[in-house]
Amino acid sequence: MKLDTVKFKRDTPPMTRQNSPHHHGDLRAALIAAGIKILESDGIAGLSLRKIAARVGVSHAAPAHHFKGKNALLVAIAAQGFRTFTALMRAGRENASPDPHDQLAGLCRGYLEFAEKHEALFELIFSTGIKAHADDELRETSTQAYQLLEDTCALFEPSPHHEKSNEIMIWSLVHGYATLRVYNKLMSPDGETVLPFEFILPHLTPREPHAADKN
Amino acid sequence: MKLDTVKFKRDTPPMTRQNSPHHHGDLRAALIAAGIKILESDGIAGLSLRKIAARVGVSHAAPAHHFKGKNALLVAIAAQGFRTFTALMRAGRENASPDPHDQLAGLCRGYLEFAEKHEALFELIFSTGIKAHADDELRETSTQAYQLLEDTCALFEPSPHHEKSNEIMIWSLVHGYATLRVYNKLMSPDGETVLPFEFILPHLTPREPHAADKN
DNA sequence: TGTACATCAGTGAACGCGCGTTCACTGATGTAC
DNA sequence: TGTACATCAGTGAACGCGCGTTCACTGATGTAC
Repeated sequence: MKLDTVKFKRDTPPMTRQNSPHHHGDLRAALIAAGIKILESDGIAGLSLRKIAARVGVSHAAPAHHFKGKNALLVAIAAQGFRTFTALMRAGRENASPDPHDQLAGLCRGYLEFAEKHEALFELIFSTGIKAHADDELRETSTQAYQLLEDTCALFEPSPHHEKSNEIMIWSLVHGYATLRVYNKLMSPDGETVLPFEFILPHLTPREPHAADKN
Repeated sequence: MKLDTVKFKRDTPPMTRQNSPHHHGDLRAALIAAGIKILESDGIAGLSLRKIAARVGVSHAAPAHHFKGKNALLVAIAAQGFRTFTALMRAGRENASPDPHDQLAGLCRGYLEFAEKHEALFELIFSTGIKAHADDELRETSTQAYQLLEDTCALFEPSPHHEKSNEIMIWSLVHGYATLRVYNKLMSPDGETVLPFEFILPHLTPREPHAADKN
């Protein structure tokens, strides 16, 4: 019972922070969370290990006990970004009716919500600086995001030309649209309204319900 | 005649470089060109004023005579990037048949060629770090790129929902596809083949030839 | 339950580095006369 | 055509800054007995 109490305290780091200056509790997670906050206020270029450590209230040497280097922390932040990304897409789907088109529109709504709410994080996870294939966690989280998109596209008949045509087409469309929205905001800071995404989403032929089982 | 000779020599800086260590000829253009080269080998994060100056073979204080600061040089590089971008799209169109669909496909081919050949430059011109509205030259060059896309889309009937639906849809599609290609290359360095862009380009209704005159 | 001790997760000082920017300077250019 | 001079476009030294990383250290934690 005493052990349980201790373990519970260690899982709620902010409360114990002031009591034990030498043990944060869950510094690793706190660093990732702080990194995301800084990313959102200062952008990718403004992100540094020292800033992150300062934000958590820890010496700038502390992160070295949890991450092999700056890039490792960046990768962990990107992995967390993919988790949020996937969660928003999933929520978008779950809030939609079972109709395939609504499911797809819901997924895309989640996609766009992520891009808009987490602009710099969105930029980071698709940036050249992050190589997804080099890290297990990042590869897994990014694969899950793609998997969800793939599953949703599987509600429709694929093109006769290419099995993956739906995924690629939808991904291109929604990703490009998200970038365009962010970029337009950069060009005209007054934030002019743009065409709602639904209007450019093409009509696809829903798959027969049992066709999915067959294959 | 003597004056003409002098002016001609000043337009060909590399030749005169070794002769006059105190006057480069066209350092401004040389810095932009060198910046693009470094961008392509070291990426955005690896771009610095000192590296650019070193590549041109000039002291690192020299750029200050031509650009107000690092950001001004970045903006000039981005503007040059947009010029190349527009040129490639235009070339894509010009190499295509007059058929509207071929024109559009040609434009997109140029778009994708730019993204692939100038990966970091492509990333730069659409990055958060560059604010297009803040600089005349950048605003103009980026507007020209968009204008060309708009003109090409004007070959087709707009959607009844929104006057700009074609532009936005095509831009989203080709931009997203370009990003996906670059990103896929990052994920699987073996460079797996992807679906050709033509297969996801939707069918649009060409405008009546004289309908454009009417409006 | 109490004590000795290994391990863990922090500290803070120090390191060298590359960066953008500033500055007094100087040599070449081009112009006025 | 020749000379005096202002302007232009470089140099190189110096500045301070923030960065990632390393290091010896220390206090707290948790375990063995």
